[in-house]
Amino acid sequence: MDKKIVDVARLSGVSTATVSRVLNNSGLVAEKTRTKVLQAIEQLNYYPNAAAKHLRSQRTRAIGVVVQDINISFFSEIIKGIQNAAFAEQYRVIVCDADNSPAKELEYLDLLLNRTVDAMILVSCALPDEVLDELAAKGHRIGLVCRQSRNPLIPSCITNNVEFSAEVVRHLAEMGHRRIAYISGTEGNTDSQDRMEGFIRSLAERGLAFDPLLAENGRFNEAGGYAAMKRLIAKGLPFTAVYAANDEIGLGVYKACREAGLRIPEDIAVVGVDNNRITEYIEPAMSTVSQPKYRLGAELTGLLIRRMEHPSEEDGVTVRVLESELIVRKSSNYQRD
Amino acid sequence: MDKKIVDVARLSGVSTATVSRVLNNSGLVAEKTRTKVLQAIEQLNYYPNAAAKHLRSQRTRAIGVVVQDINISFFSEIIKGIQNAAFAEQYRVIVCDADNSPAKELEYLDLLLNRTVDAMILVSCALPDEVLDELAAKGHRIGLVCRQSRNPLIPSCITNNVEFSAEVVRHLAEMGHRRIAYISGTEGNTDSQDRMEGFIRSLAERGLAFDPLLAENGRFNEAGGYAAMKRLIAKGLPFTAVYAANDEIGLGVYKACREAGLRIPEDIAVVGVDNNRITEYIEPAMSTVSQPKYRLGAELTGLLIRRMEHPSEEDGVTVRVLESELIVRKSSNYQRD
DNA sequence: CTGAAAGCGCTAACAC
DNA sequence: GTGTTAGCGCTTTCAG
Repeated sequence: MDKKIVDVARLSGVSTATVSRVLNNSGLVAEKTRTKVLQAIEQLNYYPNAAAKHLRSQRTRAIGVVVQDINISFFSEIIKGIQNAAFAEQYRVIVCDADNSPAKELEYLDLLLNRTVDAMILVSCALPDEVLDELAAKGHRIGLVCRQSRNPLIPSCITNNVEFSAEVVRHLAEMGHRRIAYISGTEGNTDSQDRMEGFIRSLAERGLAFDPLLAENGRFNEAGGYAAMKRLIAKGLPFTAVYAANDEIGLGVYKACREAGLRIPEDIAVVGVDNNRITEYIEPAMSTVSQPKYRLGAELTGLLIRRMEHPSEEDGVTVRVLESELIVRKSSNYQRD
Repeated sequence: MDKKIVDVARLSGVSTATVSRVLNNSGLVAEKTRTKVLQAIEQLNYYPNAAAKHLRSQRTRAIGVVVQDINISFFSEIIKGIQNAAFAEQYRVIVCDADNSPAKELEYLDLLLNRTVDAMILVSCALPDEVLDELAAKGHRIGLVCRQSRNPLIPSCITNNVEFSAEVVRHLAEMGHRRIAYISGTEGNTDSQDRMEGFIRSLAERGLAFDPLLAENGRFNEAGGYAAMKRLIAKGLPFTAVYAANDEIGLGVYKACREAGLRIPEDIAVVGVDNNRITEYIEPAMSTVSQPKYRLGAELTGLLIRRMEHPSEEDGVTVRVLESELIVRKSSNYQRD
């Protein structure tokens, strides 16, 4: 059987309260007593029981992170940011891989409801606003990465989607492109929507009309990008560049181009988003937008923890927007006439 | 304040014991009573408090997984296997990313000691056997993936490293290679050692001498592989193929070859291990060994849970070895004279 | 089939 | 500085 706090108390000849004080550095304890207790703890190889602690203190110092797919490097980098920021504040992180199942995503919220975690961070979450608002209203702590909430109870951290999309358009326009297709991500994803918005607005600013026929849905994955690009090609409309809502879609575009005998970048320029490692290794290297993934997670976590520890200052910033950087590589680095 | 079990009991006019029985489907409860209780639960929006449950029942139905780096797809696939197998048995998985720090890896064992989890799965763990044996002796449940333990208390699941390495040698020999270099992984890693053993033994069986000068350490990452390949080239010894202990090392070899003006596969053949997605996308596509990552995690988890639930049958298999498959791609698909 | 009550291991008043 | 003690919310004998 495991040792308990009374065992330590008995061995060191003090009360359980004193042992608890030593354990948590709370209250005053004479140096001599502290030493005695520490020795007993060592000698008995005592470990505090987490469940009892949690039950008594009504907090766990654990933060849950729900992620669509742990195997996508974009997400795992964000997790690292969350994790390190949390550790710095003595919080533990519980990573929950929803394995691309929205149902599982919901299931994990249970951890919040049953108090296994003190707060939950949802990365690129697709749940309707109402669900999140209701949770927040009930006093549950939620934070959002890659999705914005105008609910002041829900801090969020996103990237400057609109701005960097304008940057992409600027770049492509400079390379001589006039008709640019957009392949979007998952239906309803705010990142994808913002990118599209930035794209369209920026086209307009340059007097380039946005042709709705040149927009397709690519579901944020390679297969979706492939199918979308095939549909675009099939339409027979002229276009010379593709802005893909993420790199996976871009990879699908590569595949479709290869099959259709279209050369990148000579016939079609491609720009993705995320700076997935593959974009550097593939031939031709893919232009992309590098988002501060790690910081996305770290900053949100800082915000969230601050709010948990100082509920008084519930005002202040709730949405943090981080800058991203366009990386031009071979796939779009070709000047047209 | 959250609702508690007494609130449900009061509202439904029964005792807390009965509510508990309904909640856990334990003991007999009249259908009518059950309905009443369920209604009350619904009405109050009651959620059982996990900490109280854990404290009382002395188990958490949670399994921890410690992984060097969550951002390495080889590991995240294993996690998925673990996760799904665990879910099927109503266990929850807590993913712990050690972020490449051995210290953090150790730190996470705390979750086991303080009973936050019922068991811990260590993926490709580098801790000394003594540490693991001691934990197991104290009654803690541990499982190993990608590392073997001869301790019957510690189930483990590995791949057939020796055998598939022989397969790699066979393939390279058939393509006409006589002098093959080996670049190993992290010092002390059993996977890497087994691969080297299979490599050497297989060379011997074919009457090909193993030249110790053609072995270098590549630390399982691209930078390590790059440096190792540079050292190999610098030696000026003849060799026509490289067997890299994993794909990352292989990528480093690619880079070194590019710089040295060596063509793959004409001058140097390369074979990696892991079937990292990049190997398919890089030019030339890299030959590699596909390991059953998902199953590696899933099978071990099954073993582990079975032992937790039926401690009586502590005998039976403790080590499971899974088959892998050599995938020949362009990087080694070139017949030499 | 249901209820009463003990207690899981810990912390935090409160008293001294 | 230190000890006593009342719970945190739940499950589980043991009675009935």
